[in-house]
Amino acid sequence: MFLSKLVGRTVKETPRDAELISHKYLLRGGFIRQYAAGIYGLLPLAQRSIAKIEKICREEMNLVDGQEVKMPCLSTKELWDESGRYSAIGKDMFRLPDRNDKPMVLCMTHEEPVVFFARSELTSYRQLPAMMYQIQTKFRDEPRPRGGLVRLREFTMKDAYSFHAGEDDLQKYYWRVHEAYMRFFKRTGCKNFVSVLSDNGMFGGKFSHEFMALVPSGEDTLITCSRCDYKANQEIAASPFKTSQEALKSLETVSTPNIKTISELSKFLNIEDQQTCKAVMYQTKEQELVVALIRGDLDVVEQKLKGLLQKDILPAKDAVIEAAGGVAGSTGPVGLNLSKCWIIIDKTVLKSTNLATGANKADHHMINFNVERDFLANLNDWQKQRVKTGDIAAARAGDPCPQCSSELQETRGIEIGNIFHLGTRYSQSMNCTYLDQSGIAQNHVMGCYGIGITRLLPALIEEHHDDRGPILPITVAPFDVHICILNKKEGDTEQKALETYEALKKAGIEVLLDDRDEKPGSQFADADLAGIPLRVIFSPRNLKEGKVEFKYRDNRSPAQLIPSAEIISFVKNAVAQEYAKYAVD
RNA sequence: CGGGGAUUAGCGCAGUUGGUAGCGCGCUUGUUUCGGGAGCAAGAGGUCACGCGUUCGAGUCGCGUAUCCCCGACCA
Repeated sequence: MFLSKLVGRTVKETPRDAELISHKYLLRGGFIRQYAAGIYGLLPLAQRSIAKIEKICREEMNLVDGQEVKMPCLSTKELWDESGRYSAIGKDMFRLPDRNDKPMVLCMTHEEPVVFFARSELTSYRQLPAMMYQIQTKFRDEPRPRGGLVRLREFTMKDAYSFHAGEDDLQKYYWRVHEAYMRFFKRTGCKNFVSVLSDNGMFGGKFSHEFMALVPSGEDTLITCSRCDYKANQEIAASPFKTSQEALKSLETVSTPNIKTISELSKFLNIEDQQTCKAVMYQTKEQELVVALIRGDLDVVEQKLKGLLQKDILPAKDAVIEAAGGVAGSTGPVGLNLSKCWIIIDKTVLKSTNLATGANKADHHMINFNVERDFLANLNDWQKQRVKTGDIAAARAGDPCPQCSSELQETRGIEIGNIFHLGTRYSQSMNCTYLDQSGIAQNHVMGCYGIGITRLLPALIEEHHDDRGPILPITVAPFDVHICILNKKEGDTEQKALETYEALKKAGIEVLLDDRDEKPGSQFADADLAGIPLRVIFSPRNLKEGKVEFKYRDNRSPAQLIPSAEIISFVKNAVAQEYAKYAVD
């Protein structure tokens, strides 16, 4: 490819809207352009790079016996009604009427369409296990798209679905895909990534893993152990927390004028935040108050809370708080009207003694509150149904690990893939069965496996860049080699470069040739922005000595001068070595 | 959905007390340059986001709307 003809120009100035490094470089390097919030077009550089990611992905999916299919992006409402997700999903799903005003959706994931396939095609145990995958556009009306290609409303995803006769088979296969994912990410050059336990969210099923590229700009917070292999998304990360217990003192109500927050309360009472019990308030759509009781120094993880409650929650409105007997700034468990609220008690509150908490009376708090003695013991059977206990706290850096008690650490990550145990969540609701050996209809046991193809490119750039631009691994770079010609009009410089270009192309190497009559500085700056890993520079100065310059984009070693007669074989060899770096046995 | 910011040439920006719009980059042509975003000269390029209002006159003042970005909420 001649650079002079490549669509997509570089720009010197950082576009105003770009915050993330990957976003800046993708715009500056002429990889992508924005059409609207969360909607981008891929110019040739990005398209080529993404195509390589897709190719590697297909190879790895085929190795775990995946069969590529293509399902429609458009779907009828009826299909999604079968699983119940048409109403369960909410505004994230694009919905549109067709010409006859029939409700349609743009698929944000394809469990429903794949079950449609499975229930007509996978009807015998003899066909199982089976895995179908596709690489295809997904639509999600994200509340807040951001970060260039990181969070989009229209993006490409590899999604795979496996069908099994039985739980054991699914679990075996689940881990096989886990392995395939490890191989895939290594081959794309992603270095610093981990798989973590994660929340199942709207998928249903029993457990799941997220693959996270560990970069400081990541949206997700991960909790990892400094000693053992514990790794989890903060949404589900657990910790026993450090707790202290002392002899129970008697409950008192004290005046706390103008004290609203935990930090004001602990300061006023001259105690630590962890000697308090705060009431974090949410509500259900049915206007019932949800009071989450948690130790004052900890934060509530709403996913955990939703899981315990089995209901969707919103921030509580004042009227709902008051109706249940809560007093903003002084809400506590004692005295709330349980017919109008749910109480969720975090295990840290159960394990702590003599806490300070709200008294449900303006400007008053209770001290020496012990949840078992002062609250739980006084409930009747009906009231007990309105109270749930469990883990709703966010583990933090420094808290003990749930497996080995060492200190936990916090890291940031971008989710680049995930695998889900789905079980029979969809096969049951959508009546998808096969006949087992005894001729009895059974629901397929399912797993699903996603890779954010579009998102992997920015994740890789977040990981691999310098202050001049991206440094792409050769396996996903838009071209293998970038050739610059300095002073193309002088002598046979251009001729020599073209010969090399043709010879490398003939050898199956992808080359981008800067054939423009640009100053060296401009050529180098643009080459840096293209991120191509290997560079060859032809100049009259070096050709006079019979030499051609070769260098790596990542500057791992000083530029080398290669005899011009050897440059073709030298580059072929360097390309082969570079690819070998990313090979997985 | 809450909070903050923005919208003037392809990109980045300036535009004073209200008087009909400018700079840099990029683009076109010529010329001199040529190893880390060159110099000179000549050009092309604008519905100042949109609507309504105030005014003799609005990029500028008022009201409304839209779009984009950031933080939070949310996120198969």
